[in-house]
Amino acid sequence: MERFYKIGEVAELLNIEQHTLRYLENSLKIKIKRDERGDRMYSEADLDTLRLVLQLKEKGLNTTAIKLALETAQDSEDGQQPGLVSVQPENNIKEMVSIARRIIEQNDELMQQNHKLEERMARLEKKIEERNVEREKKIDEFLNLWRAEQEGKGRSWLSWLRGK
Amino acid sequence: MERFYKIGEVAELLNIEQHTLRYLENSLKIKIKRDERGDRMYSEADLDTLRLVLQLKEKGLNTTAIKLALETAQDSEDGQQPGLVSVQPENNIKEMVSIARRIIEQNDELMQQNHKLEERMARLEKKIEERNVEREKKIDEFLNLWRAEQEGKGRSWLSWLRGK
DNA sequence: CTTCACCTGATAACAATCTATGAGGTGAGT
DNA sequence: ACTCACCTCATAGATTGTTATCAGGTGAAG
Repeated sequence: MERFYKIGEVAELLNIEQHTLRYLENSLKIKIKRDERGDRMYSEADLDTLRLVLQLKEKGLNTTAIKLALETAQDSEDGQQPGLVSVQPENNIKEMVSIARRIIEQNDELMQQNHKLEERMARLEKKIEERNVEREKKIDEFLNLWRAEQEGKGRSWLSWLRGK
Repeated sequence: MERFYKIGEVAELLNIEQHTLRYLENSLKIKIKRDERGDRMYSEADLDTLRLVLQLKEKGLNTTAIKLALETAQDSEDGQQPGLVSVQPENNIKEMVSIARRIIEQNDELMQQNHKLEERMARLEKKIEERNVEREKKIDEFLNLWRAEQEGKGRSWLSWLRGK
C-alpha cells in the first residue's frame, strides 16, 4: 500500500524547514492529505511535486508562476518532465539546436565587435577633444608671446614659431 | 511599411511610464529595435508583447516567469492564450523555429548596428582629418602672410590675426 | 542658444514574497 | 504528568522585485 510521510520526515528529506512546507502548501494551494488528527500526510507524489516546486523556485519563479506551472505539469504527468520547465527538443531537432548555437555564438562575437567599435569611437572622440584643447593652448601661447613682443619684452614669438 | 512607435507614444498607449518600459526591456531581455540615434523603436509586435507582459504581470507573475511565458508564447501567436498555460510537446519544433528566427533577426540587427558604428567612425575620422588639414592650412596662410610682412609687402598678418 | 524627447546609469523608496519565530493548543506514547 | 511532534494564527525580518528620481548626455528642430 501507499506510503506516507509526516512533515518532519519530509523536511528532513527535502532539506527545508517545516514552516516552509506549510507556507508552500498555503501559497501554492497544494492539497495535502491529513490523518485523523489533522497531521499532514505526504504521499510520494506530493514529494515529487515538492521537488519540482523547489526546482522552480531556484529558477526564480514566484508562487503564482509555480502554481501555473503545476497546473500544466498535470498533463505531462506521464513520465516526461513538465512542459514549462523542460522544453527539450526532440532528437530530430538536434541539428537545429547546433545551428542555433552557432548563430548565437556569432551573435556574441558581433556584440563584442560592436563593443570594441564603441570603445574605439570613444577614444577617437577623446582624441579630437584633446587636439582641440591643445590647439587652443598653442594659440594662446602664441598670442601671449606676441603681446610680449609688442611690448618689446619677453622672448620672441618668432622663436616660438620656429623651434619647439 | 511597418510602423514604429517611440517610447513616449508607447507609454501613452499602454499607460505606463517610460522608465517602466525600459525596466521591462532589461529585466525581460526583450529586444527593441533602435534607430540611428539609439532611440527605441517599438513595432506593433512589440506592443503586443508588451500588452501580454502587462497582463501576465497583473496575474502576479514575476519577470522570470514572464520571460519563460514569452518564450513559449511565440507558438500560440495564432489568437490563442499565451503559452505558459498551454505548452504541448508537439509545439516544440514550431517553437524552436520561431526562436531561431528571432535569433537570426537579432543577428541581422547587430550587423546593421555594427555597420552604422563603422560608418559613424569613418565620419569621425574624416572630421579629424579635415580639422587637421584646416589647421595646417591656417598655419600656412599665416606663415605666408608673415613672410610677406617681413619683406614689407602684402597685407598685414596682424589683420589676419584679428579679423580674417 | 534653447527646448524637446530621448538615452544611460545609479540609487532611493516602496511593495511583494519568502523565511523564521513565537504564543497557545491537541493527541499519543512513555 | 510530560515530552514529542504536530497544528494554527500572527507577526517580525530579510530578500527581491518594481517603480520613481536624479544627474549628466546627445541629436534634431525651432
